[in-house]
This record gives sequence, C-alpha cells and structure tokens, in this order.
Amino acid sequence: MREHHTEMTGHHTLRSTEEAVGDRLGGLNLDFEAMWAVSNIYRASTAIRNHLEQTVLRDTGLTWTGFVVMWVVWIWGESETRHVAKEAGIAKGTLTGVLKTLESHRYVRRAPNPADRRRVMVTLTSSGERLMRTLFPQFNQEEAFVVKELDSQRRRALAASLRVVVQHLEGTVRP
Amino acid sequence: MREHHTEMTGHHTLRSTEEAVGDRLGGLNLDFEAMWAVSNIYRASTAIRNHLEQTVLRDTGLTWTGFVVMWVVWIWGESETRHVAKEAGIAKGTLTGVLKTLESHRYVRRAPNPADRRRVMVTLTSSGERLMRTLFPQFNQEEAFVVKELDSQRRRALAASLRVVVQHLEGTVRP
DNA sequence: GAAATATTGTTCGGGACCAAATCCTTGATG
DNA sequence: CATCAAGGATTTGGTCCCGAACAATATTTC
Repeated sequence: MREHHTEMTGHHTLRSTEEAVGDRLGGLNLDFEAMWAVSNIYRASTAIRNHLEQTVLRDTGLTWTGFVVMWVVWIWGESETRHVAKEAGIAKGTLTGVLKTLESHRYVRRAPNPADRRRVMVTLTSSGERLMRTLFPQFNQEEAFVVKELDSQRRRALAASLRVVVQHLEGTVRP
Repeated sequence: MREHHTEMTGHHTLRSTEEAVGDRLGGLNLDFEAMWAVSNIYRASTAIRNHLEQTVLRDTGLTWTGFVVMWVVWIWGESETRHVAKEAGIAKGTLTGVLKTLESHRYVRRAPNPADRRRVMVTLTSSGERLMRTLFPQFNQEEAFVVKELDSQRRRALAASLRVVVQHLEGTVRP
C-alpha cells in the first residue's frame, strides 16, 4: 500500500486521516483491512449523500429521507407503511413524521386499508409522481458522476461486494 | 399469523427490491451500474451502522455520532472543533450539540484556545480515553464480522474503490 | 364468545442534524 | 485609533431519528 502525499495543504484529507490512524493504532492488534473497508463505506455514503443533497435535492424542498421514502413508494406502488419504513431504512415512528411532512407538501397521501383498519397505505399524488419523473433521471445522472472514476468492472464488483455485506448482516438473526 | 399482503411481493429482500426497480424502470435510459453501486453503498452503510449500534454501542449510552466524534478526537488528539466536525462529517452547529451531550457524560472537555479566543479545543477526559480503549477493539471485531464473507483481496478492492469515489467527490470544488 | 395475545401506526421525549441568523473575536483598512 | 470585514463558535427553527409507551384493531386460545 503505497501512499504518498500529493500536497501538504495543512488540511486533513482522506489520506492523512488514514495515516493518523496508522500512527495512533499501529501497535495494536487490529483487523485493518476490515477497518478500512468499513470506514470507507461510511465515508463514501456521507460524501454521496451530501453531494446529492447539494445537487439534485437542493431546490426541491425535499430532504434526503423524504426523497428515499418517495422513491420507495414510486418503485413499489401503493404500499403499507411498515414496508416503506423497512425499505427506506428508518424506524416506523420516524416514517410517521416524514409522511406528515410529505403530506403537507401534497406529494403523498395516506389511505386506510379497509380490510385491516390497523394498516395504512401510502400512495404518491399525481404531483408527487410528476416530481419523481423529473427528479429521478437527474438523480441517476449524479449517481453516474459519483462513480465516474471507476470502470464498469469495478462498479459491478463494488456493488457485488456490498450486496454480500448487506445480505450477511440482514441474514444474521438477532435474538 | 401469516402475512396476507400477498402474492408476488412476498418478502422484501435486497434481491426483490432490485427486481422491482428493474420492473419499474426497465424501459428508461438509465445508468443501472451506477445506480446499483451507489444504492448499495447507502444500503450497506445503513446496515453496518444499525449493526454496530445494536452490538458495540448498545449499552454504552453513546450514539453513533457521539462515538464517531470521540473517535476523531481520540485519533487526532486535542483538536479544533472545526476540524472535528469536518472529520466526523457533520455540520459545525450539530457538533456544538453533540459536544454538549458528550460533556454532560464527562467524556470530553472543551478548552478555549488562549491564542485566539474565537477557537475552541476539544480533548478526551481520562474517562473518555478509557472508554475508547475498551470500546474500539470491540468495534473493530464487529467490523471484521461485517466483512467476514469477503476475502482479503475483495476487502482491499472495496476500500480502494470507495476511496476513489470519496476523493472524486471531495476533490470536486463546488461553486 | 370472551379473554388473552399480537400486530399496526401514532405519540412522545431526547438527541442528531442542517442552514441561516447571531454573537464574539481578530485582522485589515482608512 | 476606529471602523469594518472576515472568521470563529453558538443559537434557532424545522426536520429527522430512534426506542418505548400507547391505543386501536385483529387473531388465537380457552
């Protein structure tokens, strides 16, 4: 692993962070490969989210989570809240609040399920549908920008490795 | 008690989500490789964070962000708040609140910089230091669990690809 | 069938989170 | 020196976020 400084800006880049970690933890018996893999997943995720918020979402009035929730409903069609929360990766209590916000913008609508009155269904309004149709291609364009520096093979390998991680974690039953 | 919500959806695994996307967006002209790479980064990041919160952080009273902030100060030593916020990937206003929480647990301490009284330095208390020394090895052990299903070469490739993404995004100067 | 048990969405309390406004301090400019 | 601009952290307002407690509804058990 050869790491060389391109520049000494005095600011803290990714490279110098990893060096600081090496300095601080070099003596300990740690799994550094696992550490770099995991910490870079988190780091990339933050950077990507920031980037997409700043570009595509900037003037829409939508938050990241609001967008994700609408995306789920858009992909799956009318859905139960339970399902939406799971797919969006948020707690059901959180979803209640997010839906309240999205409803106030008239992007989604709640509808009680007549067959089971505990359940609530969520649908996009036509205005929400329209928003997703214009927003999603822009979103995908920025996704392409994000992985621009990786060739096709690496993109597929990246996605494949991450799928393995996710399925490993989700497949692990917790007591 | 079986699920009556039906038929073709069944359970919602990673695979079936990707299938739903294919059904819904198959006709559009999109960069699917980019989409899978990016969405799996986010998905993995969420799954990992949940896992670590449920295991290592569960009984510590620390939030994810609180841990990350302490980690940064632990690695870098006494630091300026500005630097900590950047490394932790949160806004400076957020850091103020997080530090207030951590200070109330006596894990960190604020100290005004005498040379420039606008600046504030953050250090770990000895109790915070002790906490990191016991917590971090556990954390690393769970990181190893997270990537258990990937061989060494894939772990390195994963980290390397993510570094490329992060540096590409952070290197992109925004107007 | 009534009572016990489970499931579902909402509410609530305490944090996390951001962008913008604010408050202090420093450095520059006249 | 006095003023003003720039650079720090904090506060503020609105949203997100979780877990636990809750009320309503559905299912199982006896």
